[in-house]
Amino acid sequence: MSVIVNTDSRQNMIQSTALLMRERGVDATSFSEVLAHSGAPRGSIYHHFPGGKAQLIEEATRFAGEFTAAGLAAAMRDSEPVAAVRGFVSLWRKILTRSDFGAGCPVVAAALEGDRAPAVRDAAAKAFSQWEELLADAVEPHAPGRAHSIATLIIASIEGAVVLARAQRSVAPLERVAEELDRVITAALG
Amino acid sequence: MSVIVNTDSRQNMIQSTALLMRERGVDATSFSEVLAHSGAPRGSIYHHFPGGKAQLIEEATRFAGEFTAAGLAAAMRDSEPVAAVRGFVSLWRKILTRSDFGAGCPVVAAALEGDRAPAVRDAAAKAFSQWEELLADAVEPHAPGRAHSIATLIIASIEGAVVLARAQRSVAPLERVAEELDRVITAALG
DNA sequence: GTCTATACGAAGATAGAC
DNA sequence: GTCTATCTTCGTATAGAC
Repeated sequence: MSVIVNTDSRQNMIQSTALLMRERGVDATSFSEVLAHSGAPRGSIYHHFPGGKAQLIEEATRFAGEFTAAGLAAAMRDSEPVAAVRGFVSLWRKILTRSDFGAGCPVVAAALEGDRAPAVRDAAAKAFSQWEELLADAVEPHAPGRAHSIATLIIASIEGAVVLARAQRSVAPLERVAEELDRVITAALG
Repeated sequence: MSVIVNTDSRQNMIQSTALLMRERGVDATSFSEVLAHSGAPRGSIYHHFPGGKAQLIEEATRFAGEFTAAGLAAAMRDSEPVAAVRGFVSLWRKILTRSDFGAGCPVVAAALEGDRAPAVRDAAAKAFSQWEELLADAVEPHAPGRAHSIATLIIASIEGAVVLARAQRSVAPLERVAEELDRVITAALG
């Protein structure tokens, strides 16, 4: 029986991959760049990821999904839905402006470019489901029956707004979406 | 003074490129595939597109943006906003199911992967702006002051829902977003 | 306007030494 | 567990004939 140990190298590679994915996309994230970014030694690629690039991308997608889910869960635990969503938007505003609109969502990148690798696509699908579920659970008590559709609207519109914002190099789309989401959530919970 | 003539070969290549982009993304759309799909002769690539792949992708993005804008304009001209958006959603439902969730939005692909080529990113940005403007103009008479943010919510949430739908291989996210958009638009115009 | 042939680079993957 | 070297494939791009 073997035990997988997350050495520093391995974990660093996964995190670097997630960071590169959100800037360049899946295809353009090469081993060379992952190694340069993570400082990992070349010989460790296929040692840690015998499944090659597909495995690395899959694990990075899962990591990004769970990282975001943890943040969302904390926000939903500490705040009312309206405030939590505002916080989520603020996080995206920071990511966009600090990267000069070079960084987006790694899970979206995985969903689009990982289309040919089922495991990657499924990891993206699971991440989206997790996020929706977290939001739906928080909304459910206030808007029974409509919680799921509101949660989906939140995730979809914010992810879409991030794409628009990157293309237009402006946070304006994100702000406008946030404004409308604020109305929707407030009205539904009122 | 030279005049650019859109020969069949050239236009076919542009349309094929847009179709391939929405399935594979920008990076994975190679000349070989564009040629195979369009039936264009190999020798015509750099004849028609001296700027190489960047130019081809840019023109395909512009084509896709204007094609969609024309459809949106017609819908907004013939129907009330609520019905027009429903029609837009139906179009996406068809694209997703007919392609077995293999096809998404080529403009989104351009926005994400064309990040390194400013001309491509700008073409995507312009497409999104066009669409928003068309929607905002139709909503403006009913909801002055809020038309732009509603228009952005519609575009962003539908584009986001298409990404979610592809990952999860289900139209459910699109349906849920459509349901909420219906409420938002009906309420705003009421 | 279209053809073939080819240059050139980068990518993922593998083998075998240390 | 990490290294170097190499294989193979595929991509864009170019040159020059027809």
